[in-house]
Amino acid sequence: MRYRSPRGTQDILPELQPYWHHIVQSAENIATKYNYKKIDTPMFEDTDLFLRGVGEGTDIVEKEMYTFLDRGGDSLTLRPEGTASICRAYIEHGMHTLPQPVRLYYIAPAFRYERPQRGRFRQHHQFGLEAIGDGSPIIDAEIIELAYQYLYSAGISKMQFMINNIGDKSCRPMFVNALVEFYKKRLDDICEDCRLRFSKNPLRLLDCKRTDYLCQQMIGDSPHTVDYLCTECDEHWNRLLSYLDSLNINYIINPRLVRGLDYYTKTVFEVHPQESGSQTALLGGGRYDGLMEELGSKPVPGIGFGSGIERIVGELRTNKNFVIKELIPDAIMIHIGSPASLEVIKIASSLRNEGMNIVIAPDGRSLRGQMRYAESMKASYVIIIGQNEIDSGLAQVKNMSNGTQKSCPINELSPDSFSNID
RNA sequence: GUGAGCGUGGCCAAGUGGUUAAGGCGCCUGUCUGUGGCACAGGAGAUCGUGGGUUCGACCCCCAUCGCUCACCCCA
Repeated sequence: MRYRSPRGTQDILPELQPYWHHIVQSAENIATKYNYKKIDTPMFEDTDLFLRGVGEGTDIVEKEMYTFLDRGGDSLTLRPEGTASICRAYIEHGMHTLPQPVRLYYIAPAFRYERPQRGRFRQHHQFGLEAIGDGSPIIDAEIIELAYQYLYSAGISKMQFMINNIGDKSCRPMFVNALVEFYKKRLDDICEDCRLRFSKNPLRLLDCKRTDYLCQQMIGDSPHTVDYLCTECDEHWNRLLSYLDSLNINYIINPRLVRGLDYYTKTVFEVHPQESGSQTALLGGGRYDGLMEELGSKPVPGIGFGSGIERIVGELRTNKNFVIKELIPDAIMIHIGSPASLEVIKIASSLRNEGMNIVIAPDGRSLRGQMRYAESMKASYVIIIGQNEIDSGLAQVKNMSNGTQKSCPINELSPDSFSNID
């Protein structure tokens, strides 16, 4: 085969469309209940937006961006995630003059240059949403509840909803300091990746999954972010937990959850299916109170999440608890001879105008061949018009499920013609 | 970027050195010259991922390359 879809991309074939439709409907339905409004932003942005927004030290920026120069020499990047673009739009369109917070959602493709594997693609699609302009933990609770409702209504009933608080710029340095102190004396016990993390990005020491060194034991004994929160972050954290408790949301406090993007502050969360291996996160997000300032605005707090639609489709398919209904024609038009074909395209057109799903059988096949076609399409009814029918003015209408057939005047064919053929 | 496994018609898949590369699904046709589902018969569709090498001879062995899949890193 000469051409294939580019590496890490995929065609969403008709048989998978019902899953997508269902998930997108759940997303829009839930978002609308919480009064989030839809926004679309360009598929690419100035590269600099992501360098600043996502953070220069992150894996996304260091090795995963789809960056290119356009004909004018400007550096552009296919968006690797949604939040930076939304914040740019908020600033660009002066949304700080709207009632705060501004609630927005999007359904859009995202791009990362990675080696594809299960649940990971170079182009994937995200449903995400952001609440910008309110730093209260009541918004955190709203977003988390919304995320839960969305996954639940999409068909994910069993999930691990993990949350943590990683502090802000005033208290996180103290935690990182404590973490570094804790690891400093035991560098020989941890894997080489962790030694790299130690010097580059200590927070991610907590992310290590290797079991061939003492990393796991170290993580278990290491300090917890929530023990080092400043007064403000601590109060935020406690209020959020009490909101979640009063909403009866099941969450797991995961002190190891630190997330890969630089912009997160305070609340972070991630959702995995009940049985999960690697890269199974269905949804992830958190608060980003410093991001707008980083992008050149006055300080404006924000929080949001992104969820991977492909991964949710994958979950629904493996659990097989989603019933797909096929698109089946109401009737197939069978025609023998060219006078009949002339008649049939007109009838098909008028029946469609009355709301029916009509397919004209392939031209040039025998009656038998066209009947076989109708059978394979699982059509409920068939309308047969040949020379006899043209001459008599009476079409044959056949009920495919029980085989009974009756004649009906060609110029009176309508949705009612199918109603009483038993 | 690192490591492993795998590449035979649209899909599944046999063949592992030797004349025309099984079979199944699907598609089309006929038996039934104007009536489907079943059955039977037939047809179309493959330069065996690509390039090189070994050999009298390669789908099969060797090398390279590309692609796919999975894992690591990290994430949706």
